[in-house]
Amino acid sequence: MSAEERLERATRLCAGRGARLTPQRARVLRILIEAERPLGAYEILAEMAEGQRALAPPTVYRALEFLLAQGLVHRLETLNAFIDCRHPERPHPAQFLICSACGRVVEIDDEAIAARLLDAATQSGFAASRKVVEVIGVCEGCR
Amino acid sequence: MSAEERLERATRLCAGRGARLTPQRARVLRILIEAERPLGAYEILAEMAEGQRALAPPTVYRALEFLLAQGLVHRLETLNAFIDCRHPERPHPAQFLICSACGRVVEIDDEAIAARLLDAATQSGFAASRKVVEVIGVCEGCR
DNA sequence: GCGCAAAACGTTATATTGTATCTTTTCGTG
DNA sequence: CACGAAAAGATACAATATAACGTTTTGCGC
Repeated sequence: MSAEERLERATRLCAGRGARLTPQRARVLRILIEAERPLGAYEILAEMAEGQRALAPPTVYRALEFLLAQGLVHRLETLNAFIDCRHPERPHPAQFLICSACGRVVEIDDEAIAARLLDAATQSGFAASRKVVEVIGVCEGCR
Repeated sequence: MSAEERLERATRLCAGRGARLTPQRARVLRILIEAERPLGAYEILAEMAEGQRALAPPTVYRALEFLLAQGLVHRLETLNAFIDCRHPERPHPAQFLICSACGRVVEIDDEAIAARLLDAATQSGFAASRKVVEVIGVCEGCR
């Protein structure tokens, strides 16, 4: 799926929800989509500054906040970075494989893991709201 | 298990490994053990400053680096905080349930989740080295 | 179209978390 | 005790994130 197609899908999704994917927000999303790797907020900020007057951090953080709420991007806690989501249509367990060699990230969506984790949390009396699962390792290509 | 007992256990473990649990490192560990909740590096720093001349951040970060390497503490990625480990004797999958209401953290060690996750990573060609699993939710007491 | 309220955005300043680098001290070993 | 390695001290700074506040834009009911 091309960058354009993904942007269009995002536009459609937001329209259907009455959420406003403003040009600024779309720009942040485009940068993430085209990067094909996780970007830090300040990397995004630097990208956005290209050929324009510089923006301030809150601009990017606010756009990210919106995109996260819409499920269009994910936050990688171990990297303090953000990556666009490959299947934003429906809720899904977002689990990440992070290659410490090349920096690429693969999103997997293993329902079994999510279910087992939810189960374990419930058994401990926890009402789970967010699940963070990130595996650091070395990808096939880097070995 | 009391704070003293846990400190003694840590001392024993380090001695057995030829690792030096210096007074400074033991102090950081004690602070974490007595806190009974995750602490940020700068919170630890503040604790250590009590009644002494202030220390610099690298002091704490270096002690934490050692304690992490020894498996005596864990790092909570979603909180940027640290917590002492309850079973540092042997390697174990460290999964955390984090209560967003009271801030308490429960460490569970579900081998099934770890195995399933390792399996999923392997299937994607990943050689996993570290697994981060954190569930944010509300604990029994807070509901 | 007009006026209004909410949402989005701009701007400045600052808080929080984490490192690089160099020097000094401590500790175990020969 | 002398030596080398490990640890700790000290200074400065980098990277990440948010608070606070004012301005502009937008959607909406009239």
